[in-house]
Amino acid sequence: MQDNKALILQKALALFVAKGYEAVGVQELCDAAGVTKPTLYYYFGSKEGLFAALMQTFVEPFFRRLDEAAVYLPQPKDYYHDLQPVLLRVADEYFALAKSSPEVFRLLVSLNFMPPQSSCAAIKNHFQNRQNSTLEGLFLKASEVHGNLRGREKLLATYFGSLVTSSVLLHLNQDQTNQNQTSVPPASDLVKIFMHGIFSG
Amino acid sequence: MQDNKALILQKALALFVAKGYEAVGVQELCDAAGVTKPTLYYYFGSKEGLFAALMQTFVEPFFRRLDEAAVYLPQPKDYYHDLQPVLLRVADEYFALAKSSPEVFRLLVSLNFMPPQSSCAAIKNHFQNRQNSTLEGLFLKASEVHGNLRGREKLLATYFGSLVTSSVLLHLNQDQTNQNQTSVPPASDLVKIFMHGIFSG
DNA sequence: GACTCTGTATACCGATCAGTATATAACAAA
DNA sequence: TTTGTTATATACTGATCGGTATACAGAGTC
Repeated sequence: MQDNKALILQKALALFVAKGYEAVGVQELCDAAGVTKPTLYYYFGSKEGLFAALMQTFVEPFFRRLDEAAVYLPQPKDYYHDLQPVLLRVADEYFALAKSSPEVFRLLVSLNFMPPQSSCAAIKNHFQNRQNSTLEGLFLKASEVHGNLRGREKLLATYFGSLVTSSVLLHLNQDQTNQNQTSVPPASDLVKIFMHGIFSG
Repeated sequence: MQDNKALILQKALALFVAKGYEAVGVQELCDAAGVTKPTLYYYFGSKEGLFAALMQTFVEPFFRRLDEAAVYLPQPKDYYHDLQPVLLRVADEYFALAKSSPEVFRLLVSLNFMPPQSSCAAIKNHFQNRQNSTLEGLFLKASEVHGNLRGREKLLATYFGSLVTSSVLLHLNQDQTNQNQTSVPPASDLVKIFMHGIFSG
């Protein structure tokens, strides 16, 4: 049965997100999936291998969608507003991920927390670089048109990324306690604030 | 000798920041400090107690400085610019912390990403609320003067906090590899971007 | 000197850690 | 039917986990 592989991945996602990689034992993962240890080690080789497979299975597909969304299409006639649509598309991808699979979003966010000497540091770095280069590439393209962004591409990529993350997390934690109202502004307000400041919302 | 207590705190700070709370064993902490386990348990009662003492010793004093810096002084004649000085003072406190004790700053940042069911969740929540209420209180005061901020106080507090954090982290990681140049803009540029958008840098 | 309090060490506890040696059941290919 | 592969379980490894029972050394007090 290949079902067990997917089952382990699914349970591992929930447990790692809830308690953190280091705090979850292999036995605990097996119990949650209803399998024994040799089964887990047969599919993933090690606890670290399981984490890598988790990232590859759930986060990598998101990054591919992000790459598609982060295509910059300059429209020279519309100086200020050609950046806005692509930032909106990118932000929307994060919001969509958080809505469709909040645990995967939290897994992605958890990379930022992972201590530098964690046993999964290599995996963490790989996926962090993946995300950073996508966002930085976007601002590099944009700065060819918007001259006053030049030299700050990496900075702005970081700012935008952390702004989107914190906004989605706020949204997520709020929906958790209060289902009926969505008082956190959607992606478009976020992009407006990022581009034109807090008085523009 | 009370020296041992301070020594344990110091070594625990370094280890927890480098490897994460869960990944560091009590024996490892004792070896680093050159003491035995009963000594550690005599002073802190438990591993969790040590973490709480760590936060109280190193992070709480920073929050007191932050409280002093976050006092909003409205100057009605100068509509837009009375918010800027206080945001700058707040941002400067974070930069100052990161410069004087980078490990403490990283400890503070690690709170943001601690898993919700971590064994230290209670401690984490306490200090997170402490920080959030300071920033939110600042924007609540500001929105009395700046009407178009009203209703977005919590949102803006979160945005500003995450923007400052990511900026300082970028600064920190950069200084780590490249000592002589400071290519990350200081706090004032950060505040400018936050208030007036990315084209204002 | 006896008595107490603070601080530290030896040696241990049961539980859990990540990982594995070995066996075997199911199934496909020969 | 034999052989090989895939997928699973029982039962185990040595190491480490957080935490503690006990003893005892030094200092101050009576």
